Amino acid sequence: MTAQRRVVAEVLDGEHVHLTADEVHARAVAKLPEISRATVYNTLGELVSLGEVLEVSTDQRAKRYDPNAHRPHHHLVCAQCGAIRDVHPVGNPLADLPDSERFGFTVSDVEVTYRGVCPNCAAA
Amino acid sequence: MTAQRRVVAEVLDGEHVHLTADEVHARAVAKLPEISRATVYNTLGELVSLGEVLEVSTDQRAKRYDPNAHRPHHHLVCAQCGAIRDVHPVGNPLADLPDSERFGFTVSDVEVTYRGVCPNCAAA
DNA sequence: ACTTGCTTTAGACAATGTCTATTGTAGGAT
DNA sequence: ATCCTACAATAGACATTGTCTAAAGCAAGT
Repeated sequence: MTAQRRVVAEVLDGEHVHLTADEVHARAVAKLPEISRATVYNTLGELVSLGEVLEVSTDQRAKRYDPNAHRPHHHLVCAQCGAIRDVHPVGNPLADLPDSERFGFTVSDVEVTYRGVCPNCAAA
Repeated sequence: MTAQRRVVAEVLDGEHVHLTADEVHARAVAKLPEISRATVYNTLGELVSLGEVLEVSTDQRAKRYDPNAHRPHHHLVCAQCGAIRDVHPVGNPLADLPDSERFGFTVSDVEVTYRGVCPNCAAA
């Protein structure tokens, strides 16, 4: 555990939002000016491997990092401003995929992304 | 309808797979050598706007283009080789998101991505 | 103090996508 | 038939995001 890794972990802990790698880097630099982009990427990759952080890609731009890795959840995204909320749908989508639709795959995971318009954007 | 647009449409029609923009470009160049990358991107963008083609991003690399836009479906992705199958789960995931989990959003769409290992990769 | 091995750094590189300025082209107006 | 206008296509620069590499730093054990 180096100073750099501690800073990256602090940034993710402190924010309850879904930051991109660059946003994590910007906030990390504010706390530790000499931290490099590569270190942020490396550390984020390690945190993902350790299962401490989830990688989500709700738009096709940058990956976002979700510190809420220990409670399974899905995402609700505003199509206009990109705001992201964690959501917990009822039911288990894995059970909704019949064997006949699995094509011999061993299905282990499912990712659900709801899209819509958030109250802010609807008001504007 | 120009020659370039016809070629892009033909490429998507002829292939039942999920091509990246670059793969579309490569196949288009084979049919019409002087077609440019920008034209392929523009045409794909137009087809998406027209609702003729769906944009899917199952990995965080390139977007893929799915000509099967008129039958709603979701995707099953091999975590190892990236193979993609269209699947049709039973039930409606939109109904699985209670009002209390919508945070005032107007939810209009849901995208479900199943992940697993395909038979080929499981055998290897 | 020296060695060994991991970490960090800076910057080059790669992949994907967008933008701009220029050129081409097609169809109507004269 | 020629010209004008508007849209389309092109080449290439540029932007963003991410990965890789070579060099330097640092820490722990000998």
